[in-house]
Amino acid sequence: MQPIVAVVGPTASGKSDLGLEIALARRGEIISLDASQIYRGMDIGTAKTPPCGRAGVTHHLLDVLDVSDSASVAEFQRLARAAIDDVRSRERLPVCVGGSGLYVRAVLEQLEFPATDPVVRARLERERTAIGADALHARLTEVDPVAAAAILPGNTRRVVRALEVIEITGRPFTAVLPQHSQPGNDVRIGLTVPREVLAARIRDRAQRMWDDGLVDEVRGLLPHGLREGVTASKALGYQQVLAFLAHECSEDEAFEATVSGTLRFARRQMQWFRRDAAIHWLEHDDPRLLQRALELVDAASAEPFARD
RNA sequence: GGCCAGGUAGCUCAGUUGGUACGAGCGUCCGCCUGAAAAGUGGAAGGUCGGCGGUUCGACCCCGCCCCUGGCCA
Repeated sequence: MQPIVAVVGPTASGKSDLGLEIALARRGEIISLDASQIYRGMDIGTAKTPPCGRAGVTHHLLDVLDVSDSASVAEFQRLARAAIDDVRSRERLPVCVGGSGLYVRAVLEQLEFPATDPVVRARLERERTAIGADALHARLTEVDPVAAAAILPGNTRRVVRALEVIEITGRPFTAVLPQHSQPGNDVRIGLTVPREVLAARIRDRAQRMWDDGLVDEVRGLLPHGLREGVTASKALGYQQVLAFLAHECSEDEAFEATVSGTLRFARRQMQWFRRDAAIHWLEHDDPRLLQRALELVDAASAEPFARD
């Protein structure tokens, strides 16, 4: 059985390129584990590999949602696993590429997400507005002290979600992620980039996005409901340009906010992935990057047979 | 050369009518995360308040001189 390859790392580290090269070298297809590239029409700001740059390699989970659709981990998990099965059924190597830590875990590991109920959630949201975040958190403390202890009162979204799950399932909310499960039949490759280098790359890339017409891209998505899209409107770059188009800040401020927001995001990504002991780290500018990556892939391909 | 504005955390700036700097945003560092994760969140480190003198019980805030920056006028 082919392993699943996953290329992870902070934004602007070169994941897409490495993933593509691995796919080319080992008859693979790309599965994008990316919360924003999944949106149709969000191309420039998400640094989506354009069709002409895909070298004939099939890419999954790009352009499957409209900007007015809300994304969610659970839904993403289903889509990604279906894509992996599909790739495998055709004897191809699934190469996941993504910087969204939770999405990566949801796809590769045994995470199960309790159902959601929009009605219940909407009611809880209203309640939060009415009685306030602290009061809502106090309620959580009554019904599920363990969850309440793990979720800070200011994190209203998670408080709402916890109450929602408890109400729907009648059981306590698991507020803590499980330990990383044993790395199964997958090989995780992480790219490292020195902080200063990453900062420069992020700024350069943001500048390129602006030069390539990010503002126009956002403007063009307004009729499709980007501003109303719960998740799409929060994507880095898009959120800031939307603020600019709403005259809430200058274009220059939107640009700077995009850069600093992306840097902060990169920091969070690194923190997240750092904790995953299964990741094999490679330096982004290693002259033998592809070769080393392929060694890891090939070793993983052989491993199951050696072990079983 | 003269006049004006300003020199406070790594950066941009608040602030104190003289009584141990409540600082803020950004940056840095360390965390958390189960249906919005490019989102949401907690914490920490960092300043002899341009320099030297003076007034004062006490000055970052008052006075003098000096240095630096920006602007205006010659």
